[in-house]
Amino acid sequence: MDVIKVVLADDHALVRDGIKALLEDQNGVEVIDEASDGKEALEVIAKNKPDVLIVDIRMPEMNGIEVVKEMTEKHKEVKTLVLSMHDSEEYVVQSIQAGADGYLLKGASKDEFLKALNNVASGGKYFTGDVSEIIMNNFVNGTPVVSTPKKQEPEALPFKLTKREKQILSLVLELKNNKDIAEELQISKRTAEVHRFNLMKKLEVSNLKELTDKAKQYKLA
Amino acid sequence: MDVIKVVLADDHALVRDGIKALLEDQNGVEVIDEASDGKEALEVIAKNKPDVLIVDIRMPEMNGIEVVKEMTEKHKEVKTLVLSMHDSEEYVVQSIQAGADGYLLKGASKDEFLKALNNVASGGKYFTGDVSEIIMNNFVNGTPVVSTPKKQEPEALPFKLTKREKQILSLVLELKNNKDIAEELQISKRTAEVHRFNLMKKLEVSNLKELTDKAKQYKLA
DNA sequence: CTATATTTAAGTAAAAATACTTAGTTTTGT
DNA sequence: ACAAAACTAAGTATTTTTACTTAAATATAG
Repeated sequence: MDVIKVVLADDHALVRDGIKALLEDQNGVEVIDEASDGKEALEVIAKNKPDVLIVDIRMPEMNGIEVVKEMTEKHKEVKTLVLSMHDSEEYVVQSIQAGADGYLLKGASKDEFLKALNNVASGGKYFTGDVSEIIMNNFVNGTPVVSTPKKQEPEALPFKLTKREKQILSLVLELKNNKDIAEELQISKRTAEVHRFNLMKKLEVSNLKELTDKAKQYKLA
Repeated sequence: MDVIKVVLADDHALVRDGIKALLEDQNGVEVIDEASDGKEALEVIAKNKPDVLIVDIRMPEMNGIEVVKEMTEKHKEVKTLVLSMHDSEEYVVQSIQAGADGYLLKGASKDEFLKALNNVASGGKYFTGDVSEIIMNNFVNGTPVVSTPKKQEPEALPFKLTKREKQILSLVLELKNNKDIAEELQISKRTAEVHRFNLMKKLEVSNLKELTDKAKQYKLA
């Protein structure tokens, strides 16, 4: 990796400035943008694709864990390093469940910080030793799992699709266009269009992005 | 806990002396005995019940992991802190499976060392951040990566995209339409169209599916 | 068996995307 | 500072898609 492009998300400007100063002191690291709340973080990331998102948990609008979840689900290429004031069990557990690539406490040393950043930037993981006990207690085999083992059932569908529609849906989700779908299913392109139209109407979406999001939400696909 | 009684097990006298010096500099810690191999460690512990056993993995007679296993099985009250030169995956995995309470690399700072020691002495766990990736990969739910996380370099690109084009590409890959892309980037929809058009031409694709396939192939996105 | 649901597909008007071209403005590299 | 590259965006003709509606030909379920 050439230079690690970082986005900082923390609601305290002072904290951001501190981290920024620390990072920009290094070569090989560039803070390309900042955000002071979760929503802003999402926007900033959409525009300016960073390699790593350094994110605080406690933030207005949308907390850091939700931002991490969003990254894991929709932008897996943006690595996430959670930087928290707190080593509370829920925060750590939730961060890991959300798919964070790293977790550091704000009391971390500069060295540890840079080690963690380099690790996650290159596709690795880094969870500070300070939270290792929580990880061991909650995730590691052999020790009683305390945390929410919630594997959720596919959410009940508020709509019903016909067999053909499900078939069309799966092809649509493969990003195939109506012409190709029609060919593949040996039907008229007009028919494919109709199925697609009915599908969109049933799912109450108006474009491909919403469609795929909804499909993901209800674990179709 | 009054004073932490420690036994050191390492086949290098120099290493033992160094750690001993470091520890005895602290109050609240006392090195009550030492051992230079695994068997000796077991004997020493039987006589002189310490609170914590600080143990190296590579030792003659009986390696550190076996000693840890023995402690876990027969002397659960003696906490074990593995101090290894190596962050090899097997060592870490085996130590955890053997029931170690902590794992540190010999490159650890004095602060981290003391933190780890206090943690395990008081019934906690401490695994250095340097081995957190191994823990995550091997034990934590959701990341069942077993081996070879060798990350290959993205295939050389037979085309060059401008910054803006890459930006557009990533939004296109999120399945956003030109209108939304234009809004997000604050440019005219016509401009977004142009970028998208140039993009498709450069990548030699003619629809969204081919585009995403190509992007995946070259690990863009 | 037959009422209901599904699949098929054409028709139509409006909206959007495609496939370019041209061209002014801004950025960048030397 | 100057040329090249990149970004911007309008113009235009052609295709496609969208958003429906209507309606025939199956399927299927009670």
